[in-house]
Amino acid sequence: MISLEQNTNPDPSDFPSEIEGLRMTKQRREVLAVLLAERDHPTANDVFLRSQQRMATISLATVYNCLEALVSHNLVRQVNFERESSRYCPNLADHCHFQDEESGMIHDVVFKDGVKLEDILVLPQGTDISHLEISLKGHFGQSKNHKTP
Amino acid sequence: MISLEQNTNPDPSDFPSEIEGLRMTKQRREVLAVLLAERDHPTANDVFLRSQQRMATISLATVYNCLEALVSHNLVRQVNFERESSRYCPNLADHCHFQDEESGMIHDVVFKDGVKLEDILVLPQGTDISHLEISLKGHFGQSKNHKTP
DNA sequence: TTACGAATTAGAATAATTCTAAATTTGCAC
DNA sequence: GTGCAAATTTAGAATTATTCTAATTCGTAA
Repeated sequence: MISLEQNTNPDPSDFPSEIEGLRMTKQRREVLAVLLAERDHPTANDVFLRSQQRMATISLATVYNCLEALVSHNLVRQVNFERESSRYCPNLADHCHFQDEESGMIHDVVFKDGVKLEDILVLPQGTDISHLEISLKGHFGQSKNHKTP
Repeated sequence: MISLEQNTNPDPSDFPSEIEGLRMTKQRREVLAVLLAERDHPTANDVFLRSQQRMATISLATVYNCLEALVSHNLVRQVNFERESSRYCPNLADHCHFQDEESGMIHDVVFKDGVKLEDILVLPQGTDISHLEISLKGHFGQSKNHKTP
């Protein structure tokens, strides 16, 4: 199985023909490759523009279709900030997102050691979280060691 | 100063003429009263429909204007779930939102005792959070004592 | 090779929200 | 109270991200 966590420029043709039960078509490979190549949380339109470089005939509708297929098969995460257009993130590790208000850049942020959000919330018995999203905004301090994984 | 935390049906005319530096016009009072009356996280359109009951001439554009004025003056919070239409919440206490997938209902969820989200995240020095939103989905267990404040 | 279901495509449609410009209301100086 | 400027409201048009539609193309398996 390929690692989807690498940050190197992936060749879409290296992907197997099926991942997580999702048939990897030419377009889906391309969209996934775009997301893995530059982990800057692009919008659907950004992905469309980048995909066009290598695949001139791809359509925006297809990019939306591919993104939705990848998201629903848990190969990619959809990231929302308020009502801005959705962004996409191939980092599957447990993390949340911080948008720096000066640069607009989005940073992945992880939880400390073994902390889970569920542990710090007051939830009634029998609650089952199927999906959660944490979006932060503000000034993101620059650090030598904090990097987008 | 009036308490915006009560759950009783408020009379808009009880609001002072200015709150947090925001001039309380007839329409803004009405919109705020609607939000305080039924704390079910209505959308802008829901608020519009309810406001119309008492103020037949109010327009949807005005409801959007009022909501945005109330939000930017921190009298009300805007709540987002993925790409659904925004909802509005007059609970100003530190809390996040849980949408029950069966009922569609949105519940306010608080943090345990003194826990703050910042404490459990790995953030570079100098980071300053100006805004944060936590949205959860799943099955919300029914409990006798958990109630929307 | 053919056939069939799935995927892609272009363009139209949708829906939430924002914008525009005109009308109304408000608060304030006189 | 009157008049005026600024703020607010309003109806409707415009915008924009996303989804839908229907036709075409593709991929695979017989």
